[in-house]
Amino acid sequence: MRTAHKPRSEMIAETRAKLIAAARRAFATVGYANASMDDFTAEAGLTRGALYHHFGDKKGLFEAVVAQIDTEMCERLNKISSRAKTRWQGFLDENIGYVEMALDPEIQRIVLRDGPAVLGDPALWPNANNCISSLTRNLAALKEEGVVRDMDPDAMARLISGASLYAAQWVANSDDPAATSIKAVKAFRALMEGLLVDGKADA
Amino acid sequence: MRTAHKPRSEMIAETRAKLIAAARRAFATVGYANASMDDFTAEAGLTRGALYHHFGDKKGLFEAVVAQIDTEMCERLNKISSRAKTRWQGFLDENIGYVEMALDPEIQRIVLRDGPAVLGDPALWPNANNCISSLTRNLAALKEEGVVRDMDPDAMARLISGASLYAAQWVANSDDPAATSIKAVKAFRALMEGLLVDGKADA
DNA sequence: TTAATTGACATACGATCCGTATGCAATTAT
DNA sequence: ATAATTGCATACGGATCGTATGTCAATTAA
Repeated sequence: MRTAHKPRSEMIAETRAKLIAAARRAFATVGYANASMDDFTAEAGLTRGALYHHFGDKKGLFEAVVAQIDTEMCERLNKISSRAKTRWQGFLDENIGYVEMALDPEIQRIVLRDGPAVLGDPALWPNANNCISSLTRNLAALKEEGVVRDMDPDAMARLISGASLYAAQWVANSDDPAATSIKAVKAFRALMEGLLVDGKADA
Repeated sequence: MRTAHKPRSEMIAETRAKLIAAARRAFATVGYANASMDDFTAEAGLTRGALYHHFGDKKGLFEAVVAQIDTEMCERLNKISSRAKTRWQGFLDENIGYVEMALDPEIQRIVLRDGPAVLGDPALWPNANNCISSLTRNLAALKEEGVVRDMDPDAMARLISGASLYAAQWVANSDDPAATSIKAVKAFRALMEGLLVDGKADA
């Protein structure tokens, strides 16, 4: 009576969002294993009951958090690659953007560190598949256009995302992330230029 | 009285080995988080008391297990690269050997999946540093000899080990690991050949 | 040889934390 | 208005971890 009642579906979406937000904070700061469900649900003004009702278990909520972050990452990457003038440049920028995103401790901890351990191979996550398949399509197109050498685009996409992922971790864990990031990006660019047909960058 | 007494230091080494072996089996099969200390210490004919005495905590024992596996991996890799005729070939073989090792579920689960989540960035593990620095030295030498293009060997070593690590995970999680392994190795070889000065492999 | 001390390991205990089962209250349907 | 659904809280049992303490054998000292 005293509160202006919103529609029920909206209330539900709100509690889901509150749970995801609180869990996201907890996972990012103390890690998945050390995040107490009692603690961060209370922090959201709720209890574990709500969590189990909406997400099944702790892992289910973790999946939702990862999906949210992953979506944000994909959006940023799409923006980056769409700004590029050439496909090759977009391809480069997208991967470099990925490396630089790992400077975000939230991405570092949740997506890169705990994610694979809790959810398994990142390549099998729904959203990661989107990102990798985008990378694969770009590679295939670049091959068609004669920009890069002959290769299996799918396999190469895995290798490249592995290199950038690892570079990201290296950057994030280094003493001087900014400086290391520059070195990593330069080396990554060199590695990618080796894929060009004539060994000359067109940029 | 009834048992022939071995020297005490030997008994201690034995219990340590038994704990590591039992933990290694448990970590490999059910993963770090689901491995019950009560269970696998009992399986070794001991209790958690011995574990805490020797390794401090669960993570300490996990470190010992990882170190053991890591040492074995390094030995295998060194053998591989020492058999090669040229430095470049050894460099290739060593990395390809790394990819193929990931077919071992023990390595897959303990070193590649749970390891980074529990112990952090693999590049900071003592033994992994040995492996990476070996890779770095090889790259630096190859650059000196004019075999590969100009680059920062340290940064490039990270990227390459990332690519091979990720390829390894891809192989291990695929439906047909043997077939995927072939594709991964081929793509990896192509990626590496891009580093050569003239774009021609000398093998 | 015997007494003292160290140390390897077991046992006991308390504190979390998780998952399920149950309960309640508010909304929706009839 | 009554019944059914459902979002969420509460209550309970079980598993696991870390510490604190105990015990007994092996080494060392006297």
